[in-house]
Amino acid sequence: MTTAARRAATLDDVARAAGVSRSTASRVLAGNGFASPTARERVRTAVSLLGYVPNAAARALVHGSGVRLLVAVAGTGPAVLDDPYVDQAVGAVARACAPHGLGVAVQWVPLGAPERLTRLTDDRGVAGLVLLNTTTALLDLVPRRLSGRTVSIGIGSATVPSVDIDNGGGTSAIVRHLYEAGRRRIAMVTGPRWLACANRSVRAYRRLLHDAGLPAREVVGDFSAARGHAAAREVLRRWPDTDAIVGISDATALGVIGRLRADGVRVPEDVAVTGFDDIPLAATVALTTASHPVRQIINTAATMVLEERAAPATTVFPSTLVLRESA
Amino acid sequence: MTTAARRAATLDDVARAAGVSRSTASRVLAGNGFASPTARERVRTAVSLLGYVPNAAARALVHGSGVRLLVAVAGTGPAVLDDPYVDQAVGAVARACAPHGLGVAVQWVPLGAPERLTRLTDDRGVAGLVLLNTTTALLDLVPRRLSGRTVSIGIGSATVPSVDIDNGGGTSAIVRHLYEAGRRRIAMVTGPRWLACANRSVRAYRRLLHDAGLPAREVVGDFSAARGHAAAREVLRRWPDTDAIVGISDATALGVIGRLRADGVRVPEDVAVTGFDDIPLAATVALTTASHPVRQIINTAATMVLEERAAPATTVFPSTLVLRESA
DNA sequence: CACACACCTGGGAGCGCTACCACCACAATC
DNA sequence: GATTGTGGTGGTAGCGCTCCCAGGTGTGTG
Repeated sequence: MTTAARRAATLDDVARAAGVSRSTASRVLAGNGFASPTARERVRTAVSLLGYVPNAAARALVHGSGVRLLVAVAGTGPAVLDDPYVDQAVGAVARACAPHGLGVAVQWVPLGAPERLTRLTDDRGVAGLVLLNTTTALLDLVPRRLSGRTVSIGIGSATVPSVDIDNGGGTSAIVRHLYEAGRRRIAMVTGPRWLACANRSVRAYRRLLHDAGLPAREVVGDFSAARGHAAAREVLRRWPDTDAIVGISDATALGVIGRLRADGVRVPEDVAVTGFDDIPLAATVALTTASHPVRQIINTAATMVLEERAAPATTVFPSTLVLRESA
Repeated sequence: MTTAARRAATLDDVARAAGVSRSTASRVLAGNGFASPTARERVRTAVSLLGYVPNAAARALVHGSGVRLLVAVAGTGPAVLDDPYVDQAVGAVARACAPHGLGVAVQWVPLGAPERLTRLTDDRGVAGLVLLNTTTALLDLVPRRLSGRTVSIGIGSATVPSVDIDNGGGTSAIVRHLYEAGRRRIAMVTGPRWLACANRSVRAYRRLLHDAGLPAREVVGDFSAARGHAAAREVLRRWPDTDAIVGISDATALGVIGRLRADGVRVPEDVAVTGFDDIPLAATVALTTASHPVRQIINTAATMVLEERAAPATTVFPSTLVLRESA
């Protein structure tokens, strides 16, 4: 309750109120070591009576454990952080952290200078690491100190665990659906080339088209709606007979649709369009896409880091096809 | 550099390497107090040589200052945290925090139990507070300890500074534009009633309609696209002759447009639709909306908290009309 | 009765840092 | 030459916590 809120209750206050030593109080709260049921009981009541909240800084100091998770995002420029996907990830990690008394920080790691990550992780305030847009170069730079406290969203390595989406499977399902719906001139607005998980989608697209004896039609995009907007026009300029456009993301697809409609092209009658991610807006604009539980995925990652049970392994979340009117 | 990365350099290491005492090294780094140019120089080189990064936990411990900013979001349920707007805010705050060695946490504060905020701020790990969806009840519960380290996004009070958007002005501009375009049966999908900043938009809408001798047509929404989707149908059911719908947010407007188009209503020919916020997607779907620099706004708020120069005052960011095809 | 071996407890060091204080040199003033 | 600064410096307490270790009690075994 803290009537006057003069000074926050410390473990000493709790111990004094419970009539035990600080050591005993600490042991009760930590849950390890010995403590009599009586002591346990009295400490617990003292804690709730005084509204005691352990001081994260002090705990981190003695443990040498750090006080926040770092979300490191690789990209060509600091603008990668403007991505709503990054925001969503940071938000989800922040939520998972809160009950542990930890905070989150985000920083950009230049694609051309992955070693910059080292400077960030040299800070002992960093308790754990979440890698976004992970590249192989980055995986090798995770310091020993943070092994077991690092998770990559996307590709992993022998030492760094990861949670991942089955991009290949999701994209295959989408392309297969388009094919079965009779589309034969299927183009794709891809993600940036350096991004492993985006490339898996592209490879799946190529394989399916190749197996069907169809040529690939690719325009490089970057996940953004704005880029999708521009890319749509480029696709139709290069291959005017295109009858389907696969977007690397929902944002891309929405940009594509915006451009097509503005140019008088009917969706899906003339050109079918698909996305990837199933963002909330996808439902309202009736976008056919692949759905995966992003929030849950990131929550899984954050939990792995927080509970330090991050064994080097990859957890793949499936991607499920969601059929709507756009394709 | 940290060759073996055995143990992070401490201030003692720096002092020893520089041939000065820990006190002197500390003074140099803090920038206050006396220090000879020679000492200053030697400490600085030692710092960069050893790759010294100050330990945020230790610093926070001695200062009693906390180690992370808390973003407290009021709402009816924990689902408010799912809002991309919250994600964006958390992301922006996290970015601003990183260089200060601080992290961010997010927590939900139930609308019906604002005193729950006290439990969150009792945690001394909390270095500062950012209030989102602020209510007046919440403003009164900001602890003295955090005054000067609290900013509200939205309404403020005599003791709590705020950064705010000119919702009233933005909405007025939108409604005026619709009126001047000849629309006379203008409906609005509002935000939740308890949200002050949303109500300012509603009041502006009412006033303009009232001044023009027109009746208001309101359906309560909640900022989401899904709700806008449903609300659009309700509007047309209750007032079939509606010729314009003002959305409380872009997401709302996108939901409205989705519903209308699906029902064969042409936008903007039959019904004009407007949004509010100018999210990236708005441009690609040609949505008329009001634009304000959300990222900059939140960055301003975060900076105020971080630099502890949060004087009780309100900074209002203007809202500018962006005309596109939807209205 | 001594001993081992549980269970339980408090004292105390120390994590890395900042802030305060005492101190020393050297100049300027009376 | 004694006094009062003024710039520069190092020693040290202590922030709140955890963990180790020394020292208790009790119950069972030789």
